[in-house]
Amino acid sequence: MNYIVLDLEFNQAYNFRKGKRTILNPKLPFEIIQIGAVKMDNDFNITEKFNYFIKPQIYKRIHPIVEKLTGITIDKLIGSEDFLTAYNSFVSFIGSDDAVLCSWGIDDIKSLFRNIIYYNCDQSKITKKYTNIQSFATTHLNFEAGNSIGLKNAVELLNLPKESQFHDALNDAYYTALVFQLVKPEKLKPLTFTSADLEPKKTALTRLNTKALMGYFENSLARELSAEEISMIKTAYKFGKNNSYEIPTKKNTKKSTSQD
DNA sequence: TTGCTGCCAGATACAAAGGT
DNA sequence: ACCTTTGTATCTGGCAGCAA
Repeated sequence: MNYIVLDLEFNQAYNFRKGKRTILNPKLPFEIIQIGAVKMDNDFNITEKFNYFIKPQIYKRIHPIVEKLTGITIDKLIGSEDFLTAYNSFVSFIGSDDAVLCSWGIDDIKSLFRNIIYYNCDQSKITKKYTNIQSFATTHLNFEAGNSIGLKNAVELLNLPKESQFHDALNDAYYTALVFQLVKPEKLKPLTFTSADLEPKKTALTRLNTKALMGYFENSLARELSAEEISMIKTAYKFGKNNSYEIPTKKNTKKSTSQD
């Protein structure tokens, strides 16, 4: 079993001309411009590295925040290959042995597959097994509930040497691999990626706007409601919604004899 | 900048049991 | 049969933090 620790750099839409609406491509909000990866063997020894810059096809200017963060300029990418070529190269790097994709957070895995689907690449060539190293780091470092930990923070807390710049795909993949070596669980259970993982979360169900409902009564009574009143209104609303006290009219009483 | 996730407390939905 | 109560499960919006 090999572990492919990967990190991606993305580009995204930016409103370069103020006042004009940014055109977003909902199918691909983040376009990959760099793939960095480190291969580790079954004993977590680093055996190979991978680094590939990609020429963007959708967002052909680099978002200023992305440029500042990553140092990647369009000049650097203009001579690069497209995503499909990069993907095929990445697949060769992964090789034919059993492999798990490992990333910091889940975003990189999702974005990788979004790009694969968008560019009609052959999905069957790449492993669907993946794992999130950030969650192991959160557990290992006893991070407070509700706070997720950044890669740089994890590197610092684990006293790992900071030899190179962050926000470079290969460097970040390397750092992630080093963190992985320290925080790995005793038994790793990789998850399997499916296209359902790209679906937005369940559609919101309708729910009672209690504030608005109580606000109506408070408004009409010009005072605050007591706890008992609030409870009564809630119950009455529920009964009304469920037709709890409805009595069928003669016309609607099916069992009654027709008198027409 | 936009997009995503996880957490929390409180709200809501649901099911089962009890009451009339 | 239907309503009420109770307990539990699930969902929600707001927030913080991270990603590029």
